[in-house]
Formats: sequence, structure tokens, C-alpha cells
Amino acid sequence: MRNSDNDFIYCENCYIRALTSFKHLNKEQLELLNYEKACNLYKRGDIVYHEGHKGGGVYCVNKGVLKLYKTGIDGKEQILRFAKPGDLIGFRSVLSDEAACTTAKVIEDAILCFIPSKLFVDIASKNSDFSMHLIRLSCKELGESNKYILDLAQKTLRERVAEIIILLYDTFGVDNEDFIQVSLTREEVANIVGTATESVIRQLSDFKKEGSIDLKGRKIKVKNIDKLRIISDIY
Amino acid sequence: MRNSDNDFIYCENCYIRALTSFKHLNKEQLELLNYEKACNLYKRGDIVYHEGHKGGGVYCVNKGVLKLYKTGIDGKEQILRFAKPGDLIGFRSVLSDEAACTTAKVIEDAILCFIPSKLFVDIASKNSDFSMHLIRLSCKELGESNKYILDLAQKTLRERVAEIIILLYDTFGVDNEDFIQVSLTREEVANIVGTATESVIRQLSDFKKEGSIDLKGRKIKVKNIDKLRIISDIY
DNA sequence: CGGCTCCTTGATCAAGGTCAAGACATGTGG
DNA sequence: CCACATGTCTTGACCTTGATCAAGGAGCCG
Repeated sequence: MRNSDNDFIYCENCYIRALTSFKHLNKEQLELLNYEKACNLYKRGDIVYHEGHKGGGVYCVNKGVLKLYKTGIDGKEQILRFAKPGDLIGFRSVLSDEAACTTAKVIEDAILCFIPSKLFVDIASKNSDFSMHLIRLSCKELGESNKYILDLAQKTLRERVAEIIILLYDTFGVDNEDFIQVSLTREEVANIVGTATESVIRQLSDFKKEGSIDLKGRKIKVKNIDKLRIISDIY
Repeated sequence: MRNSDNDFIYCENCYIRALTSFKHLNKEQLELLNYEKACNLYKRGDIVYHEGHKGGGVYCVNKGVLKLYKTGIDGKEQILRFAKPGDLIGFRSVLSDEAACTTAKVIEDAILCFIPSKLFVDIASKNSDFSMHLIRLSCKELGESNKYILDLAQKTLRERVAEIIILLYDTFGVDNEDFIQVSLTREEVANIVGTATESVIRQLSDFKKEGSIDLKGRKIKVKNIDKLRIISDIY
């Protein structure tokens, strides 16, 4: 984490705010938020918070990309989701008053605004539009987690890898050459799919042979998204 | 579902209410709830709501046990959680305004009180104690789902079966002979663990040979919970 | 009794994990 | 500029886990 007073963001003018639950704040709450929040620059590899620690607050992603993961046997990561501009992270543990159940690590240099628990909970309990938006958020995430449980339990590796490519495609979009705009190591992809690095590599090169994708270093080019959708069995 | 006017439950006197988010209602809201809710008796096997359908409301479990599952390939169920007295089901889809992502099926005869969406959302948006309690609920569930994703992705069958026995133990308790007080078919156990019926059977008989459990029909007697905890690798 | 459903066990097989080795890319210091 | 080290990627060989198939047993009910 780096101090970056010159990067100070005024909530009033923050265009990211429209994407978040904070769009429901009234003027007074917005001023409080602006006053109490702290914006900081984070570099690739920085850890924002650690699994098991009580989070002191919530982070609003203004710029960059993070991965949220749990650490399992032998330190193997299981990536649960990514966070990008407009996403709120750490609110689960703050709202349920439990320790963080994931670790948040920066994978693309980021600007994060920190909002202290107290203020966050305070606003939530006073502003029903805000809190209803949060409920919708956590219920949506819950739906996604439940879906992924089914996938892990029942789908084959091939189906899951196809599904993850689609997820990355939908989450990060593609550049003008159809390369997905995120750079993950093979190991990281494996840690989303829930498999071994070698297995992901094999599956990716199968998809390449079949003409569904192309590979250029860490970048994945999507050539036939429909084929992948059929494989991943989204019905 | 059966009508059961004689089973009518007055929210004011309902001792289950103290266990639920409804304990935060004021007198007026409680009267509304009492007036608008509908209590019904359900028999084992009854389906309360179906995956994919827009839920018309939320159910409060007064008595009985239900399983909540998603249906996967070839109709194979993945059980996500159970609901017992004091639990609220169906609120995820109501609050996120999505279709139900699970099916709710009765496994022990139940009394459920139905609360229409409109009333439920209305109360949530007006009563912040109530809505904060709901947030906490969904965030907790989210934490559990995330934990299970890690388990499915990284743990062996043996570890997962041990873990599920502990889950059932904690959720349903034991009778005076240490038998877990829930009756699940082997297939249902397999559908929690995320594996084949035969694999669960083999693992259970292994645990029996090792002296961790005893089996009597569908009932599981826990003989050495600590050993199971070590196996399931909860640290 | 026959006809269910569920449970159990054995045999077989494939998916995918693990191990090992080499390729490739990148960065560093001499 | 080269030699070397480091980290990631890739491929092949092998082996384990657990899925699948098949058959028989136990319990229950009309």
C-alpha cells in the first residue's frame, strides 16, 4: 500500500460511485463518507486483507483488479471471485461481524477507498435504499457461490475450464483482437477451476487444437464463444 | 401441502419467532405479519418451491426439516443446506429479485408459514434491525458456501464425508444413544458430499471399521467425533 | 408372496493428480 | 554481451481416486 494524497478522490465527483451501493447516499452521508474514507494506491502483489483477520472496514475498488481467495491444504489458493472497479470488497465480514473468510490480493495495480466498519454499518442501518442494495449484492453473490458448488460437484474439468473462460470473458471483456483483458498465470486459472496447473494447461491446449481459443503467453483469445458455452453446458 | 386452519399459529405467541429475524418487528408489523402470513402443513416429499421459479414469498420453518438443493446433470441433486425450525427459506430470491436458485423439499413433515414477497420486502425496507439481521444471515450463508467451494475443490472424498457427518451432528444433534437425529438416504448423503452413492457407502463402512461411527439403517451413531474432526481437517 | 426401494459389495475403468524433465522467457551480475 | 539463475509453461509417464456397471441382499408393504 502506498500513500497517495495526490490521488485523492472526491466522492461527490467519483464516477465509480454510480456503480456502487453508494449511489443511494444522501448529501450528508456522502460528505461523511468523503471525509472518513481513505484512498490508497496498491501495487500488484499487495495484500489488502488477510483471511481470518477481523476487517476494520470495507474497500471500494476505484481502479485495478483483485483476486479474492481462500487458502487451503498446503497453501493452495482457491479463487472465489475477482473484484474490479465498482466492486465492494470486505463487506461480508463487516456485515456478518465475522473474520474475513478470504484474502484479497491485487493482480493489477489498484486504487482502493477504505471505509471504516463503523461508518459503513451506521449508514447501512440508517439508509434503507443502501442496505437493500447491499442485501441484493450479498444474495446475488450467494446465488453465484451456490451455482459454483454444483459445478464443482458435478461437472468435468473440461466443462469447468470452458465455463471459467466464459466467466473471464464476461467479467473482463476483450480487446480489439478478442484477447480477454486480464493476465492470469496458469496456476491462477487452475485455482479458479479447482484443479492442478498441468490439467488446466492440457485443457487449454485441447481447446486451442479444437479452434475454440488461441493462446499468446498468458492472454487467451476467444475464437468461438458459442462452442465454449455448449461445452460448459449452460442451459 | 395441506390446509390446516386448526394449526394456525399466532405470531405473537410463536416461540420460534425469537429465533428468527422477525424478533425485530414492532407491534404493528407483527400484526400485519400475523394477518398476511399463511401457515400450512407439508408432508415428507412435498416440494415447497422449485428452482427457476420466481418465488412469491418467503417461508418460515415452524416445524420439520427440509433440504435445499440444485438440480444438475441428469437430474442429480446437489444439496446445499438444510432448513429446520427457526430458519427462513426463499429469502435469497425474494431479496435479490431473481428466480429461486434452489428447490426446497420436505424430508420431515413440516409446518411452514408463508410470507408474501411484498410484505417481506416492505418490512425489510422500513425496519433496519430486521434488514440488518437479514444481511447478517445472507452474509453468513455466503461464508459457508465459500467454505464449501474450497472443500469441494481441494479435499478428498474421505475428508468431505467426515466433514458432512460433523455438519449433520452440529445441525441436528444426537439422541441419547448418540445417533444423529436426521434420517437421510445414502443417496442424499452422497448429494451433499458431491459424490456417488456407492462411494459414500464405502466411506461410511470404512469409518465404521475404524470405530469412528456406527450404522443402524439410515441412522449414524457418532462414536468418536474428535477423530472425525481430525480427518475432516478442520483447523 | 411378489414387487418395490434402498443398501452393499465387487470388478473394472477413466479422469485427473502427481512426479519428473525439459523448454522458454526474463532478469541479474560479471 | 554472455552465463547463470529463477519462475513459469509444457509435455510425457505413471498411478490413485473415485465413478460406473453389475449383481445380490435386506427391509417393507399391499
